[in-house]
Amino acid sequence: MYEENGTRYVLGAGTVAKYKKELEGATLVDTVKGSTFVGRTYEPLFPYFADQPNAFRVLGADFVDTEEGTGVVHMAPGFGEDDQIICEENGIDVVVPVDDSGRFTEAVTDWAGVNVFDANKPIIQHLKEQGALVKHETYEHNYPHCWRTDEPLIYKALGSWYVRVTDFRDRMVAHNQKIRWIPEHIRDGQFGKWLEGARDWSISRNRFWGTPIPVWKSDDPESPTPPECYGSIAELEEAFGVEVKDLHRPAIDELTRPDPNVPGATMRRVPEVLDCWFESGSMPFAQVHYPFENKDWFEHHFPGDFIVEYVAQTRGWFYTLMVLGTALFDCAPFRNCICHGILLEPDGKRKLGKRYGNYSSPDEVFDTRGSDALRWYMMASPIMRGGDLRFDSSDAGLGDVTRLVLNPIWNAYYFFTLYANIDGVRATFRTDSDQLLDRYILAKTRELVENVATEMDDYDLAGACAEITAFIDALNNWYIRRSRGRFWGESGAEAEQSAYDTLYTVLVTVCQVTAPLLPLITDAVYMGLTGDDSVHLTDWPDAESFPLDHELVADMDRVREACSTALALREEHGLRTRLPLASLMIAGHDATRLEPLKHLVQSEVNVKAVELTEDLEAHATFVLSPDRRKLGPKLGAAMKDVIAATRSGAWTKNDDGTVTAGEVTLQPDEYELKLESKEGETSAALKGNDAVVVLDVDVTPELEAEGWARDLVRKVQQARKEADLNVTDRIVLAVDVHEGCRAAIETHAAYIREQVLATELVFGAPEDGMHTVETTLGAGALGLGLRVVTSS
RNA sequence: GGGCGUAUAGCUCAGCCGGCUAGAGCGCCGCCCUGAUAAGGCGGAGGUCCCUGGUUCGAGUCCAGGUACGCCCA
Repeated sequence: MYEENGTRYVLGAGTVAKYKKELEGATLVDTVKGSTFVGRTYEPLFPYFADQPNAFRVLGADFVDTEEGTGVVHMAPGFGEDDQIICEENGIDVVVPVDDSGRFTEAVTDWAGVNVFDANKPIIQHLKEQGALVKHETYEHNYPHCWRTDEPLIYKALGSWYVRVTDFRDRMVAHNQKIRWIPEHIRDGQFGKWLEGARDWSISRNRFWGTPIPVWKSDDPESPTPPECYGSIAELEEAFGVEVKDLHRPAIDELTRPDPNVPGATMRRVPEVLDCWFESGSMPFAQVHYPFENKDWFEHHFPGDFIVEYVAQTRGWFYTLMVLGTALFDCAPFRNCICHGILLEPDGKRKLGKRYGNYSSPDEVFDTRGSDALRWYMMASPIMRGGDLRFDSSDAGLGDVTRLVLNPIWNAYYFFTLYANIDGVRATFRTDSDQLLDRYILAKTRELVENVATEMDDYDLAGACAEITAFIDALNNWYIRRSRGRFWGESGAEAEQSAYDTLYTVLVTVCQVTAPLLPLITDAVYMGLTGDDSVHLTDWPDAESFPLDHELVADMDRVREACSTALALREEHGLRTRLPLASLMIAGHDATRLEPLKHLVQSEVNVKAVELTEDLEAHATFVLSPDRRKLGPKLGAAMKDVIAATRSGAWTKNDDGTVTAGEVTLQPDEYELKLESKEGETSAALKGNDAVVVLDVDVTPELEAEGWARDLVRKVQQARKEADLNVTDRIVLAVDVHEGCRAAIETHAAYIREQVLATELVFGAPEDGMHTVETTLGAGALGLGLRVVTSS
């Protein structure tokens, strides 16, 4: 408390420092607790409500910040929730001297009709003139603005209609526990917390557009007639005796009837309309006009299996569904709920939103990238698990989908149609081919159908996407690649037909499995393949109709990996794939099981022979891999020694199947022995460390010669393409090659002629008129010439 | 100010109940292959798992505190 020339200033102790200038001439006369003033009256700054009972007294409240302003704050019960509560507790009535357009009413005589924001300056001026203003400051704080027009809003007390949510809040909390949320934390986090703190829901809005609230009241406020709420058109027609065709304003407001209890008074509809969220929450039943119609349908479709929306709907749609579901049916209105996250600008600074206009039109993305690409991109992204995603429609992410997912599917389809049309083949859907590669891809298709179904049932869409991508890779880069010869009849007509049938069957099934994720491309492929109606009209494929053979799938995938490893070894040693090598050995547990698949490795890696052996010691060294989960709890601190021994190799295998690592003996089920390739050998371990691949890198003159022959074939094929030849054109081939390679070409002349469709292979410079190419072969120059043989 | 999330490679993200040398795709670089060809395959480099402390034989993972960002609320 300060005093200057007989005037006393009272302010919070924490705010004194801010009024240094104003208090310059004043002296501190006393320090008292704020509570000292509680209950004391004061003279209002403005006289308008001076007669209001109980008003203009000092009240205590814990939400006032004693560091802000003067530590004293003015209450306006009609314009703030805290204010209203405190005033109500102290018997002060709510007064609202502001009209619906934000202007002071007649009660505020000096500024009646003035917009409250426009009145700020003159009011400050007025206070100054009265000497009531000590200091004028501007505070910056969050202020509510209209979401649509961005105009500042004011809080103002209004009568409103409520749903008494607090009455059944506990039921909602209980029902929520039974809902499966994606991501899981929403249940007890954002949504659970929101439900626990649920307040009564104001469902009325003071505007023209909207669903009119179906309540009629007497226009005489003293009337004893209770408000009437109508539940159907039939009830309205019965009560008002007229046909009701339009439930909207203004027509509905013309429905009036005399107040039965007060002569001259009229029952009129209340002016409010419903909060539009009330309608969103009514979706489950309102969409089918239940209970007036479709009772049977509703009873079989409620609660819904799943809904999906933006994560912030925890206080919007998810919530209003929950309120009405609980209030009306006492159950959760949906069983599963996917909350997707939001898209952010590429720099992550702001969300993409209507307000900001900071995104390109989806139509534009559809036109440039395709809606399938966009859909897949979203489905495979963290946004489906409630996370945020930085999104740039122009960046590579969407293009990657086209390149890595859409193109491969289309390529497989294109490959099929290209050769099926050339050969005039019609394929049938069948899953019974006995060809090895067919059985592999059919068994893998079965796993695809099962796994995608499991992942989708689990709402793991990103997992389903990954499953499909991996399958397409195996289809294109293994099945088709390794089966190519069969498609042009290298293995006979029967094998050719089963290749077409199998690829057809697999593609049809892939389309069905992928249809929910890529609805357009799968439909195009499906209809192109089958000539049937849309893939979206078919049932989910029956996994059971495909062969079950996990072992074959596992073995084949192991072989694929062995090939990758072998190709890596080739690169490491600078041995191009066209150069045949004598042999490749796969040494590992159960390696001999791969016997039936050997020929595939042979052609993929271009080796003359593939050997399989379980003789591990000869080709690999063992690495001890203790089971840490098992041993950790058992050994405690001794675990460190075991790991050290594992690293240093200080362990021995005992005859009884145990292993001694450092001081510790490990039981057979407490460790695994993994393989590592021996140093100095041209070998490498597979990823699972259960086998090693050993490549014979000894290049004999014979192998080198064959490699040159294949190089030559490749170069001639390239030349054919450059010369725009048809794939079936026969040619005369001139080869002008240095001495180092000539013998090799002679040895393999027949092979070369066959491969490049040459009726004749002549050595020497190309003739005039030939298509010529200057290139190299082996260590020297190569000149090629080719001419189409006139078809006879 | 409160609640709920998120932070891992240049980028976008996986990484379960704590356990092996932290993974994928893209991008970059190199190599290869090609009867799907303005495709395709193989490899390499690239990491302070946001920071600090704690629990533990062992932490990207659990706990506490902090920082930054997002959503929701006030």
